Amino acid sequence: MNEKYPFSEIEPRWQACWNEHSAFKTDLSDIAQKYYCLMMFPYPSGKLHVGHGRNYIIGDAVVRYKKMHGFNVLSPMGWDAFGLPAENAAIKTGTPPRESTLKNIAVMKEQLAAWGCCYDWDKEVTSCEPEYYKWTQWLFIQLFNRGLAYKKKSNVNWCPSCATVLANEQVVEGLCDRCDSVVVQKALEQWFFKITDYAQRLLDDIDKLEGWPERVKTMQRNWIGRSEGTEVDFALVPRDDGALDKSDKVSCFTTRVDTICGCTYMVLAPEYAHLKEMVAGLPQEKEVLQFIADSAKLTNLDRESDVLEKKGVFTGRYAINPFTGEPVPLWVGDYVLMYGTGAVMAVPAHDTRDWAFAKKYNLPIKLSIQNPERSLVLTEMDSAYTGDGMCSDSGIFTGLPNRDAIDAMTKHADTHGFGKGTINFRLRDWLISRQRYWGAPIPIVYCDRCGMVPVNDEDLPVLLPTDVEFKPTGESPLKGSNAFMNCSCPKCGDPARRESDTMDTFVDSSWYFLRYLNARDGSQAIDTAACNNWLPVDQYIGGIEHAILHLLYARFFTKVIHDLGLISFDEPFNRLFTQGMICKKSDFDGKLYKMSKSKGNVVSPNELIENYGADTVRLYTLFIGPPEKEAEWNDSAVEGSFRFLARIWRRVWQHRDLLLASKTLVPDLGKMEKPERDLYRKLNESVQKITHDLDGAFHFHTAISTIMELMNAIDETKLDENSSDQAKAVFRDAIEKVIVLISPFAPHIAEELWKELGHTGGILSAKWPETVEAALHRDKIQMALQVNGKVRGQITVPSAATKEEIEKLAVTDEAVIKWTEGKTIKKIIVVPGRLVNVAAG
RNA sequence: GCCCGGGUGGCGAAAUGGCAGACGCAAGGGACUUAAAAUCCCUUGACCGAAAGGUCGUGCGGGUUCGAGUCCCGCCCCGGGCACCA
Repeated sequence: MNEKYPFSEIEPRWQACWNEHSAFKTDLSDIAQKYYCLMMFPYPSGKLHVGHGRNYIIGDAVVRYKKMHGFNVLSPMGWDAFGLPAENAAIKTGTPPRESTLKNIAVMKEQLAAWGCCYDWDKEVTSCEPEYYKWTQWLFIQLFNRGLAYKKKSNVNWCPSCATVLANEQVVEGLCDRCDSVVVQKALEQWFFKITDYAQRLLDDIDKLEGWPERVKTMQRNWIGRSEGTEVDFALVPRDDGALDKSDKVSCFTTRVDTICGCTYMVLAPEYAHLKEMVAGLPQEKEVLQFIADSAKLTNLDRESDVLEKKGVFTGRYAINPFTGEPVPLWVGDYVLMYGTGAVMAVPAHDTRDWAFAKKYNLPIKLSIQNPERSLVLTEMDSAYTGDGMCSDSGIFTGLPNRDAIDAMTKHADTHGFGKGTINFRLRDWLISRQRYWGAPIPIVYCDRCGMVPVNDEDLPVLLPTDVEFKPTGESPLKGSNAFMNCSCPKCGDPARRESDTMDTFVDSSWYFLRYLNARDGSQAIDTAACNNWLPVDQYIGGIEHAILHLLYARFFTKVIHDLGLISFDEPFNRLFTQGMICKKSDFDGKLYKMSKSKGNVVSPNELIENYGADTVRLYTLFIGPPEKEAEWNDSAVEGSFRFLARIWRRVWQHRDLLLASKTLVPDLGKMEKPERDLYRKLNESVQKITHDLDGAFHFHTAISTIMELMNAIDETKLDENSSDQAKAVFRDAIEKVIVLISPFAPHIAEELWKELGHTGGILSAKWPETVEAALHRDKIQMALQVNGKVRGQITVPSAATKEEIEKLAVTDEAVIKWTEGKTIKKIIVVPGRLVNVAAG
């Protein structure tokens, strides 16, 4: 052993040792004390930076911590390997996606190892490999057979730059979440998963997710967006020319049916189903058609912008308000979305948007709610009244409190057959087809005789062809491969053509956590028994950016697979931890951003590991702040973590002979003098606090600061050969525990020092220390003395002192006498173990 | 607009209603050294004071309490999610 902390020598050695001894291989049959710790599998983009590292370092710390508690921990890793970047690289450089992806995987695997992050690589999954995507395709077919995968033509989000469609979830503020291009609407035939069938269950079961952060649950609730309201049918006033309509009514959805008697017009979405037929041959037809065409040109961004003025045109048609019997004009407006029924009733007096629209187009306004002060007068209003009140001018409902009227009027509509209570969700079906190469081919065949036919199980996987061009044309590159496209119908054997679209990569990641349990199993997608034994996942760790997309899709898939009878549980993740992003000031504009190449603020771990070692990078990453919060990377603060590890190393080195010689000594409270008793107390207080910090909220940063405090206390202890046996015993115990306590964070140095202290068997087999309760006891305690809430002194009292004794000591204290002079003592509050407050006045 | 988080030294931060700023970074001073690095020791919220000590201090304004960073009410600011969703 040497004075200098030899991180570069010990780290590769221990990494090799963990590898050789299969320290992280998990026997799936041992489930007595199982713990499934899952980290979100990465996209193999090339190189990991320290921002990515936070995820794996936190995960590895949890895995090691749980192992030391005796759990049989499963910690697998894999690769979310399909996706656009590899394909874009292929377009640029000509390197086939699979080749570049596998190369990246190899690099990243080495990086994880260099961090000391260990996984059971026997269970590795790679979503772009046929042994994996065969089963993604198989699952697609299961959804197809259940009617949960369907194809339809609809307006979809189209990214012109990626030349592919996007799911709603992948459009952020009207922009493509990959390349920031403005997303446009295009009418295309696309594949969808019917996630809306599961909307209510996905919403209800959020309540079951006790181990999830509240904010993630809120985001999911918002995204699902349930709203309760009433659907009301307005009968269409027949056309003057006697031509018949396809539908004789217009239904609208409203959450404020209580205001319906103030409805003075209706507005239809430009995409409303029968709109074109409704206006055919009318004088307004031309204008309406022009309006529809203009609206279609609007990008999502335009349409969602606040500043955009609401526009509309009159259709020439009328419908009857069933509550008043009055006809109201039908308009078409660009602010009405195909949500609910695609038609809204407009109540300008009580809705801000309708007010603005009515004022602009000079439409009538009618009050149907009177405020509690009964002071609403239309001619004096300059905005809509959206508050509560009494129904007014509302026929038999006049005088009813409006909140009660919602129920009453919904019931009335139901009884009379022109409406009903309805629930609407904001959630749309999940668009999963992509016109791109690097994804799992959708296993469907088009046969002239049989139509759409799923590929037979025995013919899976439908392999991605390799003889294709990667140019983005808006059509799938798979179409260019005749060998791929031409096939025979699985049903009748006639010549047929394959579906050329591939699946969204989020499909691959929606079930990978199940596949780890039988990654090499060629006979089935899911091993029911293994899954039921090991799932739900005990702890899932990943980035907050997946709060909606991945986590919602994974929940959906779990429910579908549950309904297929393949697993017994219907929520995948018991506890979820979302770590905050690591940010750094950009080299370009000095602003704080999430680490990314494009912002020029990436810190590469390789150099840091070379200069300070992996343990330092790990310790700093965990010490940087509360792990759920964003953190700013500070290069100079890394030094502090290095100094601390070097200090532990040095301390063991300095006392190595003494530490080895005292190996057989055992701390005995009864024989301790004060200094070692104090250190022994500090040690046990630390064990208690650290365990608490890690068990609860993963507060690694406070756990580490507690180890630092303990180390400070150890350093204050003077020790040499002449010290008592108890002093030596406690010193050794404290040093040993520091090593054990820090081992989940800095495993290499812990292993090495553990060995230096004469232990055989790795530190993972060391048990996590337990608090010796008796050691926490104090004979005397210091208490703060307050007068009127201000600290004026300190007293030391026997820990067994009664309240009365403490009070007596307090009032005779010099400082208290001084500060209460001329006042009468009204009250004395004793907070056991903390302080005494004398209230005087 | 609605729904979540936050706002504490020069910085990252800590604090079951109970001594605000633990722990670390940075900075300053000192020891060791020919020197540097490393290490060790000291100082470091603001203001007043020679010192002892005192006053103020957790975004702002009120309140509850013996006692508020923490609880309640009303604002301001920052971050995130949703949003012409009827």
